[in-house]
Amino acid sequence: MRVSDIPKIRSLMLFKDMDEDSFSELTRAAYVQDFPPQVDLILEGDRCDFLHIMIDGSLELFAEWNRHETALTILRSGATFILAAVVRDAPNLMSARTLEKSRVIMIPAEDVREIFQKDHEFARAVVMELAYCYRGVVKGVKSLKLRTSIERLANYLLKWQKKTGGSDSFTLGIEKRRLASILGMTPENLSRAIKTLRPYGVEIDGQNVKITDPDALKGLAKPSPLIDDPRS
Amino acid sequence: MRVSDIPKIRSLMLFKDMDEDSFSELTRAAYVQDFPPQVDLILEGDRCDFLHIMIDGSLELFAEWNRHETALTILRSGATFILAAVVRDAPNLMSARTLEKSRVIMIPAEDVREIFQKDHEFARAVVMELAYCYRGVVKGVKSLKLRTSIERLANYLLKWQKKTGGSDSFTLGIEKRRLASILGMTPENLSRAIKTLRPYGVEIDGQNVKITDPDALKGLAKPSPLIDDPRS
DNA sequence: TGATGCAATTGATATATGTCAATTACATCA
DNA sequence: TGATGTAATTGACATATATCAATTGCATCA
Repeated sequence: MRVSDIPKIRSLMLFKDMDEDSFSELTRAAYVQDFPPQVDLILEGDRCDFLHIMIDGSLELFAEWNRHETALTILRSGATFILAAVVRDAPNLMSARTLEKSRVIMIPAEDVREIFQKDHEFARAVVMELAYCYRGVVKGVKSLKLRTSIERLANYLLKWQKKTGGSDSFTLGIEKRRLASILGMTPENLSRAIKTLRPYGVEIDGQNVKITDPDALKGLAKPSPLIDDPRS
Repeated sequence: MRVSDIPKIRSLMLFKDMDEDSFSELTRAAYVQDFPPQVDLILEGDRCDFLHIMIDGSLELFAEWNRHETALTILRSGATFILAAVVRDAPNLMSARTLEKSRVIMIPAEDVREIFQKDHEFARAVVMELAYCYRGVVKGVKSLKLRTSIERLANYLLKWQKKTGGSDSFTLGIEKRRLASILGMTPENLSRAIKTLRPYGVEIDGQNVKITDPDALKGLAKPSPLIDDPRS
């Protein structure tokens, strides 16, 4: 663990309110690892004895069934995984693979459980984090079951625009085939969905997105805070 | 709160390991309510100041968007809701409506939070419960994104067969249109999917299901513990 | 017991989405 | 800079799923 990583970790939701003693106990027990892109960090079905925290880079959580694979989400700096499996001492439901060069902190599950018992603020943060993740997945199910793929794409663009600062021009930040998988569609259909959004003021060229008529896009997307607002 | 309800509550996962004092403090603060069928208990978008616990009956959690509605899950005796919204003090992402005459316990959110601070075992149980719910939803997403509607139905039948005791004859226990909604399909398509399963030894007449060739059905369903086992 | 209302089914059709094959665009690297 | 490999796109087509309309089945109750 490098000293320079510590403030970054300390500022994360999961750790920022906890006791100083507990925090240093946790960080003493933690490992830091750097990974190149395209590395599988954890495997669906395996047990996982470490809570993982992304410090830098990005990765995808994905799952397989019957020779098909689907991406469930992209995690970036500051995200934790896989808390639920660690907490329940259960097999991972998802695999994780780095997309970029990534730095990850790994805290032994036992230490997490131990500090959980000692430090109320940490316990509270774990509960908040789990509830946050739960709500995120519920929003995903609502989007999948209630929207067409074009509507999901439209809402994804609006959400990502906001996340990247709100400018009308921004970058996708992810390969299109992964985006397609996250949105629950094929790459071919994503291409076609992007064309379909052109009359709604969406111009996508490679990684560059420009939204020229936000109102038209919102008219199609009908974003709802109960599906699309990550904070709600 | 009736005295006769107390042992039932005490035996639930969320409460069974907690301190006796904390438990009686929680139950003192709790309300019990009986509801007829088809009553909306909580509404998507509202705040919810109570943790709910099903004591008897059944209800569905559902959500709406753009004039469409989808059922997310059916809850039966022993289930809690909506813990994540209570914990985060956030608006409900789902509505809840009774399907049968139901008895529900309501514990004020403040009391839950207070006992959470005092009682380690309860805190641990809350975390376990949240992680359990999270994993349930993740399994649902995997099923939705990786399987066809026929495969989802086949796996539902196998899972429900196991849950009801494993006999080759059992009852569906839910209206077909609700089942269709949960599985992410229309009632019309559920009817057709049921027909499609006939060559795989599935006979459904009204509420009565008979599985005459479990191996054939499993061959189609390809059940996986990482999607279909509620305990995994 | 017949009338009523709603769930379930069925058939016809429309739409959404996936698959396959071919091509183009683009990045990487020798 | 050209060769190579992979992502992205496109078109043709297949399949899955939804929609609409009509009918049937079934439970309820006056």
